Amino acid sequence: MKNNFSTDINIYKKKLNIAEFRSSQESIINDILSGRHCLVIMPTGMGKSICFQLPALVFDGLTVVISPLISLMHDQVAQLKNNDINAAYINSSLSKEKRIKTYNQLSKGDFKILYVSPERFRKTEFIKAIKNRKVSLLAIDEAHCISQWGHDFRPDYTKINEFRKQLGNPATIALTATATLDTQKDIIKQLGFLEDDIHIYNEGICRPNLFLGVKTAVDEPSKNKMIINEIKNKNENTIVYFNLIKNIEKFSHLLDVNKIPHEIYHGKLPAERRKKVQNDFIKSNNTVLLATNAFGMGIDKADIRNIIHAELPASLEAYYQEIGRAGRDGKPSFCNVFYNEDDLAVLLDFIEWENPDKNFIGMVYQTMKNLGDKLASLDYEQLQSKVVYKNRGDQRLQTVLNIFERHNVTKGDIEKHSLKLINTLPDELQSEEYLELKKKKSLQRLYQMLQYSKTNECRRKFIYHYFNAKFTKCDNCDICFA
DNA sequence: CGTACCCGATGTGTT
Repeated sequence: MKNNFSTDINIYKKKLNIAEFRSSQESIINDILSGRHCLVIMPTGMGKSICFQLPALVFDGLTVVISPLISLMHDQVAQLKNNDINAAYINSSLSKEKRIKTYNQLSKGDFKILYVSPERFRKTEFIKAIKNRKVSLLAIDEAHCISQWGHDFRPDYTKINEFRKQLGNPATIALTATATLDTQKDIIKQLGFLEDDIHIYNEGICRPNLFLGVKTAVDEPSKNKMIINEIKNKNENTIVYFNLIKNIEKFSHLLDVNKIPHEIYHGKLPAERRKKVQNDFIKSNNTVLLATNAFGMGIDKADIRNIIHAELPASLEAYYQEIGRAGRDGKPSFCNVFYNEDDLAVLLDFIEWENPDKNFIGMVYQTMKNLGDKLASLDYEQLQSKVVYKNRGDQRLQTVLNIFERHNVTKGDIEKHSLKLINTLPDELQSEEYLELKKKKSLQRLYQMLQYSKTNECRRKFIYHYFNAKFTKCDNCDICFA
């Protein structure tokens, strides 16, 4: 179909090295160019980025891309610059001088595409600079982060509708590879839209070359033996996912004893080390990597053959994201969960700790308020002794302190004796309904993950049903192919 | 207890 944009589209197709459009790309691009907002759910490797990068070149104004990770911004900008496109990012990896220079360039009309994190909108220097620009398009990459991280881990993800207004309500596109109906609704709501305001393109989650399996173990030693056998048998690029860093360390020791070479990756490693492990893994062959969920987004390696979950993941969303990194080359790849019911306890603790109830939050707030200036003189243990009775293993105070900081209720750091109350409690932290619903949803997601591992029916059918995707056939899971 | 952004403050060592 021809329209006003077809000439432009053809010019920029060449510039971005696109031979032919795939699936709904062309339709999405035409929608965006006509000013319609879109939510795009598309499997990895199907060309999501094209959907906002091409319109960005056609529009005369600036395109702002909200991205969750510095490493993703870095990769995408490098790739655009390679194609001679005037793209840039602003984040904490820039030196102060470079940052000021980039703000100036932005302000003066430089750049076609700009990548930032949602936190960038806290900086008045950034707001000042971008107020001088006409923004034609706002793109939210990895939009599931809005729902996955938005509510307290990175609360700025719930303010994107405010940022949109500040940018002058530009055309908006949100993109992700995995979103349940619930997540889709949350994304739309957080962007400040009604369901009718936005066109949903659900391209499915089809990854037919991934074998899906679950192996049940009676206890930890037998589970470890099973996993070691699996690693030895396959001898291919493998990621083994764990829920706890200390479990990675234990298993790493076990692999050492068995003389199985491997690397480890998690968020507590120094940034330099993380970068090196990631680069080495992408370049290498037949490597085994033990990782937490810190390893994942932006990992673009074609031949990961084996994704092992040494512990039950917290949700099918997390699970499908993590196995999505396998078999990008389309060749057969294996995704097995090793299930031991003892692992459930940690997942339930996570949900307890990350969802303190209204009473606990209110009590911590009141305690801090009553302490007044004395608050800064306490250390963590002293404050904890004032709010919990049995404190062994109870992480709720830490969670509340994090939530307070992220919601601007407090400022400073308890360990540095600089903690201060600066604001009253926001509404959502006083709403029992909101807090209970959030916890209930986490429990339901875990329950579905558990159901998946215990189902007697096709695994793929279960996942497709969960994501509201159209199921056709499988023949590539441990139930269909026993 | 696992996910990340932010960057000024503080500390260490060199000319």
